[in-house]
Parts: sequence; C-alpha cells; structure tokens
Amino acid sequence: MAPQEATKPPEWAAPCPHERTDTTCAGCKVRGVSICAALDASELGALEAIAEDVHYDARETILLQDDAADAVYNVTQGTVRLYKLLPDGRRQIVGFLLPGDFMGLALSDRYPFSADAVEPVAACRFARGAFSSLVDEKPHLLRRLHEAATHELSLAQDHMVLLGRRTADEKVAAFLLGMRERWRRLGGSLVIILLPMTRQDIADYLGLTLETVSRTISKFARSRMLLVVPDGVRFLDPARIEALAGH
Amino acid sequence: MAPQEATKPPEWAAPCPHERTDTTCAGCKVRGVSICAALDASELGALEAIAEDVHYDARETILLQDDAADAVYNVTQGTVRLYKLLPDGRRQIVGFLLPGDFMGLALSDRYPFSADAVEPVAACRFARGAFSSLVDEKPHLLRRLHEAATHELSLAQDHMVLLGRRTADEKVAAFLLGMRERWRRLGGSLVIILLPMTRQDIADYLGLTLETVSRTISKFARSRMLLVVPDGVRFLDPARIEALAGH
DNA sequence: CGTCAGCTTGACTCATCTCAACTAGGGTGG
DNA sequence: CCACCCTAGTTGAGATGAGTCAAGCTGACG
Repeated sequence: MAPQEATKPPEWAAPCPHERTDTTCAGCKVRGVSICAALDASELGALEAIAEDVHYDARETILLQDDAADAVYNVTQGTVRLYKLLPDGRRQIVGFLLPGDFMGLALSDRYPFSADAVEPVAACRFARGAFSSLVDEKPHLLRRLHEAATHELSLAQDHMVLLGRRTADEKVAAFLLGMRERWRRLGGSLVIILLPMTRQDIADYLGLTLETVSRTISKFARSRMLLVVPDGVRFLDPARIEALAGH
Repeated sequence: MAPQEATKPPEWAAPCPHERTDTTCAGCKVRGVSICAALDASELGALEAIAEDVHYDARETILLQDDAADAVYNVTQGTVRLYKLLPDGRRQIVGFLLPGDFMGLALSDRYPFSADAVEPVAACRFARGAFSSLVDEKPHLLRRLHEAATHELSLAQDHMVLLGRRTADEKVAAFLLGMRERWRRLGGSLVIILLPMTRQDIADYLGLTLETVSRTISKFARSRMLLVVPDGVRFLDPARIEALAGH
C-alpha cells in the first residue's frame, strides 16, 4: 500500500473505499485470509516496502488481457470480475475476486484475462519484478502461492463441471451458495447474500443469459426459497437451495 | 513402475506399453517436456530413487476422487482422462493427460478428481511424502511445479470460455486443434489427429452429448474439412477448422 | 422530473438433447 | 471358422431447456 499519509483522514471517512485509517500490512483487515498470511512480522516489512495502495471506481478497468503483466494485486476492498472476451464480444467471467483474493498468481509475462471493478475497489499493488524477487527469497511464500494456485485450479475444475454439466437452476443455486460461503469467510451473513455484480455478470459467469438468471431467481423467489432484496438475496429455505445445487 | 525384472524383455517387446528397455530418468523420452526438466543430472538421481514404474490397462482406474492422495504421477505413455462425477452420474472430464503430463500438482491430501487410463498407460509414480520432501529441498522444482500449475489454471480458464460461451461446432473444432497442438509437441503429425478417447469422452470434455459430437464431426467430414480415419481424424482443410474455432 | 441502466416478464425460436434404430469392427468360444 | 456378442459410432425424428426479441417496470441521479 502507499505509505501512510501524514494527515489521517477523519474517522467518519472510514466507510469510503478510497480512504483508509491504517495502511500498514500489520493492520490490514484481510491479511489473515491472504497470501500475506505466509509471512511473519519482519517479512511483512519487506512486503510493505514494495506495496502501493491503489483504488478503482465502479466499472473501472484494472488490467487488460494480453497486456504486459507488470504488477500483481491483492484485493483489500470491493469486488473484481476477471473475464475473457471472444472476438465477437461474447464474454466469460472466469472468477470474482473478493477482499483477500490475489490476482496474478501466474507471475507470467502477460495477463491471461481482463479485470475490472464491479464496485469501488481498493487493492495492494506489487510491481512484478520486486514481488518475483521476494518470492525467490522466501520459499514458503512460493509454497503459499502454489497452494493458492492449486486451490484456484481446483475451483476452476469445479466450475467446469458446473458450466458443462449443470442445468440453469443448479448453476444459479450453486452460485448463490458459493457467494454465501465466500462472504461467510469474510464475516458475512448466512442469510443475506450480497450480489454486487449485475445479472449480466452472473450470466457470463454461469454460461447463461441475463434473462435466464433473472427468471431463475424469480422462480426461486416465487417458490419461497429466497427473497430478492436490494443488492442481493435473502435465503428463506437454504436447505432447498442446497438440494438444488446438489450439495 | 514396478522395478525392472532381472531378465530384460526382448527387443521385439518394446512397442508393448507394459515393457521398457530403459527405465532411467536420464533415458526417459518425455523428460524434456516434463516437470523433471527442472532438474539437473545429479538431482535426477534423487528423483529416480523415489520413482516407481507403473502400468495400467485400457479403462483401468488409476485413482479416485476424494481418496487419500498418497502419490503423484508423471505419465510416460498413453492417455489418461481426469474427471469429476455428479451424484446422478453426469460426468465432466476436466482434462486429458498425454505423455509428459504431471498428475497431482496440488500436493493436497485428497485427489480432487478421478483418473483412468483411456488406453494402456505407463507412468512414473512418486510417493507423496518423498516427493514433497524433494520439493522442499529444491526451490526451483517448486517453481517449475508452480509454473505448471498456473499453466494448467490458464488452460482451465480457456476451457471455461469454451464450456460457457461456445457453440457445439466451435467446441469440437477447438478440441481437435487443441489435440493437434498437443500431439505436435510430442512429435506428432499436423494432419492426422489421434483421438484415443471415445466420443462419449469428448462429449464429457466439451459439455455435449456423444450424439452431438458424432454429428458435428460427420458434418465437418461432409463439408470436406476432415476425414474420419481409424483412431482419429485427418485434416483436409485446417484453415476452415481454425476459423470455426475462432483462432 | 426526465433519463438511463438494471431488472423482470412474456411470447416465440432454435440448438442441443433424448430416445431409438441401425451399422461396423473386434474378440471369444463353440 | 463362423456365429454371437459387445462396444463404439452414426443417423433420424421429435422434445425441450435455454436463448432471442421485445415490452415494460423501477430506482438512482442529474
């Protein structure tokens, strides 16, 4: 993150994602769920030295597929969508990043996908060269990175099953449960599922159209499994949603 | 593989995948395209010490999803399918392994997928504990493993695009081109594409039914893009197949 | 208070699936 | 050696889940 400003913003500014009262790694809210958890206190200093605090507005582009990958990121606030486009404009979202998630695991020359902010986003930005050197010095950081990569790979394979072999109802149910689980790990509710992304985003993630997503959620609401609320849904009968998702 | 018998098999047995005349890493045909390429001559000795030569018949199960992951493998001959099953029997193949491919990148406690031999398979089997220790000792082996994992992840994301956003024609065309590229790297032909897997396997890889795969290939043959030959297809007009796949 | 993006809903279409019949090759045992 | 079977593949006819096209609703924002 960017070095702490000399003058702190007032307390009331805290909810604004473009301000933070504490920009040190040690005080980072998402450290426990991030790559950074692999480092001890002294190593955090080395990490902090190469970190830059960056912010994006809703719908702002963070990076583009095939661009030179000169940085990796750790999301600290907000939601990011990662996607690939086909030449004719069809889009597949390959993942959503929530606070604590790392972007750029591959440490490759070019970004393999594009990324933009679904809602206002804050992130730690690490120059690739410096980060790569740090990884070379700390084998257990590499180990952690590798664990994160293989975990991602496993999620990707689960998502292949969903895309290739599940019906629209199953896809939507599994998506909602997946979001519940991810928010839960960040201290969220088991009942209110926040959905900062649009129906089109969900559709492009699930391999459906936005109309099918909308109809499916409406159908779930009609059969009293959930309630559509502002910015998300509220589960009324989680068991039936779990049954639909095949969990 | 099982330790080499004291009496070597005669030369004429060489084509049989259950016999090898040279079972050292140094003489391994797939070393150049494998994880093992990360190791120098002396390190190969350490690897060889924990390797076991194993063989599987066509359709034999190699490992099962959720079983304790007590070994990792490097395929040296034949083709392996990796898949996940839904409780009702629907199957998604998450990948095919060809000679040189590594299975068990995750180094996790349980296998995240099942694997079986599409055709007779030979592989190097490494006990997980021993392999993991070796990785701990050799950071550049871990680096190589991480590169392999992120490469896999990138392929998985490409496959998500295919599963979520491509038509049957595009899926089949992209699959055939992908197999051509993989065989090419192993010294295969640019014109004859070997397809050791069944139509059902291809369908479960592409998120289609076997009938749709068969019809699509027949359609390509009818429009003179390719010829169906025993064990595969022969490209007649690769440019049109590439155009279909959007490449 | 008009505009616009996001969302919902309806009517109809169509790509792919389902069900079913048939063919071809390979292996086995009488 | 051939009759049988079994697996894999092909093809057709009809069904259907999800897509397309279109209209209208709603809430946020200038």
